[in-house]
Amino acid sequence: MDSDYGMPALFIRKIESRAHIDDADRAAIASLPSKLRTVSPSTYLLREGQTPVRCGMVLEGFAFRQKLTADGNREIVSVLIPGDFIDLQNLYLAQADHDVQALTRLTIAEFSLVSLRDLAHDRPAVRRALWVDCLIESSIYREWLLNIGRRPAPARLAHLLCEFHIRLQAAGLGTDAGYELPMTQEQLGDAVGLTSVHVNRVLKTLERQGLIRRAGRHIDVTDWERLQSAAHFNKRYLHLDQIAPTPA
Amino acid sequence: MDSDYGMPALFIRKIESRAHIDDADRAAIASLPSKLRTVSPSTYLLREGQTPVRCGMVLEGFAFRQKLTADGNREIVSVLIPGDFIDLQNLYLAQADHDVQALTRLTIAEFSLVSLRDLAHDRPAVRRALWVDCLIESSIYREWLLNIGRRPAPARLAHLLCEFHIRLQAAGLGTDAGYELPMTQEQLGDAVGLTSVHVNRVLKTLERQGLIRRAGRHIDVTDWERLQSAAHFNKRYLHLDQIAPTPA
DNA sequence: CGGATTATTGAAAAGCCTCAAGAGTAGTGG
DNA sequence: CCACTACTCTTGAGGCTTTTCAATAATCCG
Repeated sequence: MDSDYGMPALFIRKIESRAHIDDADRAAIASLPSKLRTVSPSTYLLREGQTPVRCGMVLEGFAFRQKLTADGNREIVSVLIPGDFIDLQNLYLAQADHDVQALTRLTIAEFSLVSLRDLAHDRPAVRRALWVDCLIESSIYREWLLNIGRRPAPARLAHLLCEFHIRLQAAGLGTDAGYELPMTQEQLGDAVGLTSVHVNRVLKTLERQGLIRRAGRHIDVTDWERLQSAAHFNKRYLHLDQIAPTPA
Repeated sequence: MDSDYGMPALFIRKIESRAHIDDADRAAIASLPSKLRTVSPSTYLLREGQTPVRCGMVLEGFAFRQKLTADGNREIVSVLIPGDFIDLQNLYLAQADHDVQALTRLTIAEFSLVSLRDLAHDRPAVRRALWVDCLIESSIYREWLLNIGRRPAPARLAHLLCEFHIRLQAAGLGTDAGYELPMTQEQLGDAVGLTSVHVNRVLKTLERQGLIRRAGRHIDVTDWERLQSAAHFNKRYLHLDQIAPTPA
């Protein structure tokens, strides 16, 4: 029921990447009551239609947001990595409009919505960081819309791989050389609006062209330049430079 | 340079639809310095890469957000109707990640980002409403991702038509019977990830099936029930019932 | 080790796109 | 007010990307 482990370190790191905060802000975050929870793959953390009373952050592992059509087709609209908020939108929206599901074995920190609202109310800098986080999420949605709506399958998948590469590096996971991507090809397809069969063929093409190499669920980025240009990837939409680096 | 006309009426109406506010909030909004501007169709209100210093709201007419791929393909990621904020994301993001362009002749109210930030800082209820507005925009992006990623062309277009129907009615424009949709078929295609040729064929099919009738840029919804079911449309994602109706 | 899930591959079909041309519509200037 | 021009809409034909269906191989998990 208290702060330890990845929380509040990851929380503070996330907030610091979104706004300048001071020691009082850090103290307020550190004293935010939180509860660790570990769940197995496929566990639902949130279901469409629910009225949640808690909000969580991914500490270890991966999760994803999904929406389903009435006839059962799935679209994965976000992939959550360590440091990402699971359901910040529930801070002020009464009803969940999508599901969140664990992709891997997952450790999360949970806070009550009330205490998080209080934190946002009392600490303007933290509030701003949370808001910025929501805005960046919006920006990523816009880029995904462009990706799915207007890029052919090879560029679309290459773009997704580029995004993971950058985001995982920014989160301190993965290296220049590559990263773990614990998604099945069916899930990849659901994230970019393709079928798993086509994902398989396109990935093999990217591999044959020497842009990536795959080993199980590990992606080696063998030619970052060409991978980016195949995707027409530009990381601006991730707003990583949102604030100036904190002074020494 | 001051409040008149649609501003602040529309602004207040929007805020009231997102959170409960009191008379002091209303007064603060009313005293927000604003400037009216009217622009012709296709005018850019915001360009990707810019660092904006103002924020606007649509008062009359329509606008849209777009993103372009490096090879020139366009995706329209939002359509803005009267009462919508044009660039609320610039409140806290330094650099624009997309363009906003006038769809029709357009009248907007412009505020300085500084004064809007001050308003958000001083008036918690207004701030909450603005935040909620950002969150609802995110929810719409998620639904569009599902729509473009996983629905076939007829359902996809039907869904877009349903959304406009509901949003325009909520904004007091359009009736049960139908509405003006001042978009070319090419723009519709860019909004749902299809070509204008295919949009044309699909619209004619929807018309032949008796779901809609078209006259120029006017859409008559001749069978709302069947249009919704063709789209598997569920308006939950619009979060229209975000707050309880204001007490009498 | 055995069962289930995931990855891979082929063949055929479907949906959507491209190209192209003609018809309608709207805006502009004389 | 008409004619001209530029869009926009419409339609056809053909092609290409992606899907569907299906079967086998590989991998994961208990």
